Amino acid sequence: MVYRRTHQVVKRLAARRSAILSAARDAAAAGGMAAVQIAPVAVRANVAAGTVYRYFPSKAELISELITEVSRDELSAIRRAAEAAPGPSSALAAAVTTIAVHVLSQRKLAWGILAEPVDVDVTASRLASRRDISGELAMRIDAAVRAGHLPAQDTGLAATALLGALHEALVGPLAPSNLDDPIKLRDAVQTVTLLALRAVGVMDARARGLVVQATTPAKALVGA
Amino acid sequence: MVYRRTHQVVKRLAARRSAILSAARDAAAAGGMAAVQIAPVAVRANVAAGTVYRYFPSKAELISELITEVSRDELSAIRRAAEAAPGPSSALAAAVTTIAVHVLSQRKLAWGILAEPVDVDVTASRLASRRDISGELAMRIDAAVRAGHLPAQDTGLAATALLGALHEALVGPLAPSNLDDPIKLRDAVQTVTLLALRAVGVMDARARGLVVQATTPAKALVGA
DNA sequence: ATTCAGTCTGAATAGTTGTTCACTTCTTCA
DNA sequence: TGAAGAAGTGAACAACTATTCAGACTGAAT
Repeated sequence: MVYRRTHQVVKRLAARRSAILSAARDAAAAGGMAAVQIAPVAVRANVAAGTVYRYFPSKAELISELITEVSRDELSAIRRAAEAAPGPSSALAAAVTTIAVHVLSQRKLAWGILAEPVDVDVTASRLASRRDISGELAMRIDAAVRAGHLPAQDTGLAATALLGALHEALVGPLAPSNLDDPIKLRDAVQTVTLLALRAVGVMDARARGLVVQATTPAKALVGA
Repeated sequence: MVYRRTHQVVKRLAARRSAILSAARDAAAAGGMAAVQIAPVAVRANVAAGTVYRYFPSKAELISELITEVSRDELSAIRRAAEAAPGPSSALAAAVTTIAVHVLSQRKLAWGILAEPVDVDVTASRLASRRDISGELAMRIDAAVRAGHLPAQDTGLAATALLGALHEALVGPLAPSNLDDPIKLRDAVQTVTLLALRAVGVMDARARGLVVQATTPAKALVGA
C-alpha cells in the first residue's frame, strides 16, 4: 500500500510553508530580524515550533529564504520602474528612486534584510541580495555611460557605493526620524536621488530635472 | 586604618584597564566583533575572566568603550588631514580620503565598529561614532558650500550618505577583494573619493584634480 | 473499518557565553 | 608582623533559544 500525497495535501503543505515564510516576513517587518524567532513565528503561522523544522532545516535557512524572497520582489520592482523610463539616464534615476521609496516604506524590513545583526549566518543570501540589486544598478549606470551621458567609470564600485549611500541615509541610525511626514519623505527621496545621480557624473542641472521626472510616478507610493 | 591606593597601584590598575581594552581591540581587528568574547579577551590581557568585570560592568560597556576609542582616533585623523588642506574643497577631499584609507587599512575593525552584528546592545555608541564622523564631514561640506564651491544642500543627509557609500564600497560584502594590492587599493580610494565629491556637487574636472591632490599626502598610508 | 505512512506537537534537550561569587592572593597601614 | 581591605581568580551558574524526538494525530489506501 503506497501512500501517495493527494492533491489537497500537497496544496496544504505548500500553504503551510508559505504561511511560515509569511509569518517570518511579518515579524521582520514589525520588529526587525531580532523578532524572527522560531517560537513566535510558529505561533503567527498557527503551527508548533517543531513543525517549522519540517519545512526549513534551520533558522538560517528560513531567514535566507526570506531574504531571497524580499530581494526578488525588490529587484522586479526596480526593473519595472527602469524599463518604463524613456532613456538610460531616466532609467537610472527611476531605479534609484524606486530603491529609495521601497526602503523607506519598509524600513525595519530593509534594515533587517540588509544589515541588522542576526544570530545565525546569513551572509551568503545577504551577499546574493546585494549582488543582484547592485548588479542591476551597475547595468543601468553602464547603459548611461554607453549612451554618452556619463563619464567612463568602475560601474560595479559605483553601484555598490550608491546602494550604501541610499541605505545609510535613509534607514541607517543617522537617518532623519521625521520621515513619517510625506513631504519630508519625498524631499529625502529627492535629495538622495540627486546625490546619487551627481555621484556617477550627471551634471547638477540635468540631475535636478531627472529627479523631478523620476519622483512623479513614484508619488503614489510615497503617499504625497 | 584607611586603605589608600598607592601611586604604583593606581598605575597598575590603569595599565590593566588599558590592557583589557587593547586586547579587545586586537581581537576585533583580527576577527571582528564576534571575536571579542570575554574569555579570549581575558586570556589576551593576561587576566581571569572575572577580572574583566572589575574594570567593565558588562561586555556591552567594554565594546562601547572600544567603539568610542577607535572613533575618537579616527575623528582626530580626519581633522588633522582636513586642517592641513589649503581650502574648504581640498579639506573635504582630504577628509573623505582619510576615511577611505583608514577604513581600508583596518577593514575588520572598521566593519566591527560600524555594522557587524554584535550580541549586545551597542547602538548608542555606534550612533555617537557615526554622528561624530558624519558631523565632521557635514561641517566640511558646509564650509565648501559657504565658500561658493558647492550648491546649497542638506549637508547632514549628504554627509551620512557619503559615509554609507564609503563603507559599503570599501568594506561591505561587495567590496572588491583584491585590495591587498596597493595599486588597486589606491585606485579604489580615488574612485570612491571622486564619487563622493561629485555627489555633493563638485564638477567632474575639478573633482579629479582634488582627488589627485588629496591622495598624494596619503600615499604613505596607502603604501603605494 | 482498519492500518499505517506521513505529519504535527511541544516539552525536554543542548550548546553557547555572559556573569557571578566564594575563595585566594596581594597590598596597605599600624 | 599581622590585621583588614582590595584586587584577582576561575569554576559554577544562568539565561536565552535553536533544535530534537517520542508520542499523538490525520488522512490515504485497501
